[in-house]
Amino acid sequence: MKETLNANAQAVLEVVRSSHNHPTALEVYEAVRKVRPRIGVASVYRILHSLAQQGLIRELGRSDEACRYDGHIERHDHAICTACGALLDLPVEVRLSEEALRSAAQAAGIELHSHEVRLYGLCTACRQRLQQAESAEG
Amino acid sequence: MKETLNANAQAVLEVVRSSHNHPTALEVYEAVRKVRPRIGVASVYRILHSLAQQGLIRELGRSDEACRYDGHIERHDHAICTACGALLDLPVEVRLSEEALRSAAQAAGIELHSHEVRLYGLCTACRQRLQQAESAEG
DNA sequence: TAGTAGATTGATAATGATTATCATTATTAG
DNA sequence: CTAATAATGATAATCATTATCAATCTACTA
Ligand SMILES: [Mn+2]
Ligand SMILES: [Mn+2]
Ligand SMILES: [Zn+2]
Ligand SMILES: [Zn+2]
Repeated sequence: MKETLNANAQAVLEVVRSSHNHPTALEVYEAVRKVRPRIGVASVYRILHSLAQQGLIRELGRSDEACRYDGHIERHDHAICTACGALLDLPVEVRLSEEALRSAAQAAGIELHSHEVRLYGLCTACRQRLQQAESAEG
Repeated sequence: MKETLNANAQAVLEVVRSSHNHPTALEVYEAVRKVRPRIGVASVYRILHSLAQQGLIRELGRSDEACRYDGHIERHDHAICTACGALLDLPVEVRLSEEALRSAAQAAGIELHSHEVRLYGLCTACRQRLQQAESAEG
């Protein structure tokens, strides 16, 4: 229910948009402090989540989850549920051309060692759960 | 310099290999406890890192890093330095067919909302740093 | 074989990011 | 203006991970 952005949220959004280096929440906090000195760290976290939920920014790397280990070391891809955080193996390879990979790596200036495709969406359980919640509201 | 795996490391490796759900370090710890009751959590973390370094298992999701925010919400891909953790935007799109995405999502049972390609390797700075360290050893 | 240097281990404390609490402050409705 | 409600931020709590360090194990030597 956050329709309009207040001054704090505006400042946070501006900081994230104007920084080209994927800042952490605490980096955002430090930058926002300069223009909104009274803001607290809790508000920055709250606002970041809210902005991400509204699709105005994007969050990379699951914070609420711990590091996970994979016994399958052959290259493969994953699907991640954006609702519950489930991390699933993709049973099929998502093919992409060797040439596209090479040129992308070169463009980023990275020496390519491996790659991964991540699909984001709703897992079966969450899909059902959300549909039920929806129909219950009516 | 860890050539052979001792009983603890064997047990950890066995747990990760035999679990098909990308366990966290603490989940591995709980499972390993059943066969090696005296093992401590510090050792599990140590062994997991060691196994990952040897390429025997793989770790997913940056633990040592905080969640990062991205002001660019248009779909795009990233390059991640495996040495320093730098997270870079790919300036070019890694094309992959809509059909491949759809079928992979269906195979995983996920309702696809978006996707991301991640390239892993060495960034320019780390490449140079490691090369220098190498030549210094000689 | 006993002794010892060095590596390994695990209990526990420390750290760092994120979240929960909650009293205070701002906003809105009447 | 007042009461109800929502937003805020200081601070405590939580949780995963890492650092410490004394105890234990493991070659290797005398
Ligand atoms: Mn996997
Ligand atoms: Mn980006
Ligand atoms: Zn889910
Ligand atoms: Zn690097």
